[in-house]
Amino acid sequence: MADELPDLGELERKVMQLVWTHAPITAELVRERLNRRLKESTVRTVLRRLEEKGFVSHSTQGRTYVYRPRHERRRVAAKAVHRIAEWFCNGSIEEVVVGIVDAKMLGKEQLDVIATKIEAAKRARK
Amino acid sequence: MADELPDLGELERKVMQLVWTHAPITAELVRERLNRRLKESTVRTVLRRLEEKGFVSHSTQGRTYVYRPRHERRRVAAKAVHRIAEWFCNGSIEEVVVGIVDAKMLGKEQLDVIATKIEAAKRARK
DNA sequence: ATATTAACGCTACATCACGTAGCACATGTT
DNA sequence: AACATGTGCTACGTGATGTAGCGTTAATAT
Repeated sequence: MADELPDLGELERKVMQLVWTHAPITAELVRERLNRRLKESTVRTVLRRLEEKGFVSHSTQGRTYVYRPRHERRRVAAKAVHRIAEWFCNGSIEEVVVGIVDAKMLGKEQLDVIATKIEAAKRARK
Repeated sequence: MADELPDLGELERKVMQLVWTHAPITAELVRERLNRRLKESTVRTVLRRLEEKGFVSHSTQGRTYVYRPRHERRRVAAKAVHRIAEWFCNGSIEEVVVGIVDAKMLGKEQLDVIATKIEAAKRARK
């Protein structure tokens, strides 16, 4: 995946949610799920932009476009955090994570899950 | 700190870097550090907007404004990650962190530091 | 006391991204 | 052939951001 993914607007993010949750999905389906009475062309424009930005790809089924995410949510989130690290912590992701722990944004169970994950990662990297 | 901090543009972020690194700092000083030949008024406008957005505050020294950050870099970064979690991981910060670990964005030493931090946090919360 | 300088905020403007949609074009169906 | 359906292209309004001109006020020098 490109090292730098562009930003997304609010509607673009909502559409991505749907793509992630319901892929493969068509523009029509997306439109129905977003019950915001948007025109078809609006949804299609958003989908097209998301494709240009590298967030989704499509295949053709008959004459209908079927969209899928190009990257997992977590990956996108991780990349976004990377950018945050560059912006606010001189690129140190470690510092960002430490900041999260310090800010007490995680409960005990969540800390456990992460701790376990980290142990596994350390072993895998040893 | 407000639960939701607004977004920052590129110049605004660069100015924040300087404020964080060199606070207390004046508009003039900021302008010199950004060697981007910007007019004084430009820098002052950015600083004023940063204050409106809650990122900095100022005190008066003679007739000169002296700026300081209102929140630590890490806090701001943590809040930003919180938003990312809401956008891409249903609000689960834990999932974001796990994504970072899975994406192998952290080296062994960094994992160690974080692991230690998490252990401490767990004890503090027990 | 007045002219000058220095620091400030207000206002403005260009640009760009995003939300939104109209419409013409192509293709499959009846 | 006529019609319906799915698509992309083009466009427009709005808000955020970068950028800066200018008038105002307060300290300083004459």
